[in-house]
Amino acid sequence: MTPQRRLLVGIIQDSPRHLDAAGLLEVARKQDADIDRATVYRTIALLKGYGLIDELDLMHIEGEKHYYEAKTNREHCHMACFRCGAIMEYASSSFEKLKTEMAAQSGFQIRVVRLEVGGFCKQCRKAAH
Amino acid sequence: MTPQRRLLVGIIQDSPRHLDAAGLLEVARKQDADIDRATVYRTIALLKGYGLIDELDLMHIEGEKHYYEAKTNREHCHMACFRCGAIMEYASSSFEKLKTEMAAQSGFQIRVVRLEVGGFCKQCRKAAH
DNA sequence: ATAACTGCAAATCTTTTGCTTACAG
DNA sequence: CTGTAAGCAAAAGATTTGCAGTTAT
Repeated sequence: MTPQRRLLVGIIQDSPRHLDAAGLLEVARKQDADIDRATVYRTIALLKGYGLIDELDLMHIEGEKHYYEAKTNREHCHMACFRCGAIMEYASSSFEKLKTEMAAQSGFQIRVVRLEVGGFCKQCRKAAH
Repeated sequence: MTPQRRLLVGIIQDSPRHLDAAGLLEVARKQDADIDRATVYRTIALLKGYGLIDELDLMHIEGEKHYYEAKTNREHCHMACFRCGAIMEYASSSFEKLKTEMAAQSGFQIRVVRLEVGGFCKQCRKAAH
């Protein structure tokens, strides 16, 4: 593991918000001004391949970017508000159960699951006339 | 509704496989050789805005394209095999239930749901050493 | 008529690749 | 040493936009 990779992994793990490749590069450059875009993309591909990070679209609420987060033990999904852009996470045992059920019924060996929802959050729902 | 739009909508509804923008354009050109890429993208944006089609990534199994399908009454998700590229659909009442539960618990007004799974299908699971 | 839609070409944005040099094990 | 990773710059792929002409209502 090289210093750059360590840095990038650390940023993904610690970031309070979901970062896309450009955002990750921007944050990384505060520590290492010479780090290159290509290194960011190559590291993302590597981590994704190892199943260490998950890739999200967040319903493409702001463009066709991909966002990344460190894989956690707790399966969860993301809800994106079309009005205010807020991203909420949601976890429940029903989600885990569905996953198990899908695997059992289809014979599919599940490696990655991505559940994303778009709509209006509680506040925006009220605010929208 | 213009003729081009009618054509594009018809293709999305009838296509047995999921098409991306380029594939949709290709099929459309068999009927109307002059139809342009921009029209395809503009129509997709329109239909998506009206909630008439769903957008899929199919786990980016072949590049960063987006695929489209006409919205159906039956909620379902897609399972993509990393080995053979097969796409399977899966529908169950548990999925519907999860959706209802999410909305109830979070106060979120759900407009679009996207559940995608990546892994290995029954056959490839066996075939893999 | 008026507003919405089209094709065309160019621009934009994100991601990938070839190549040469530099670093890790 | 030997293979893997890095930076750089250029390419590729997907999607969007400005504009001038065309079509639908």
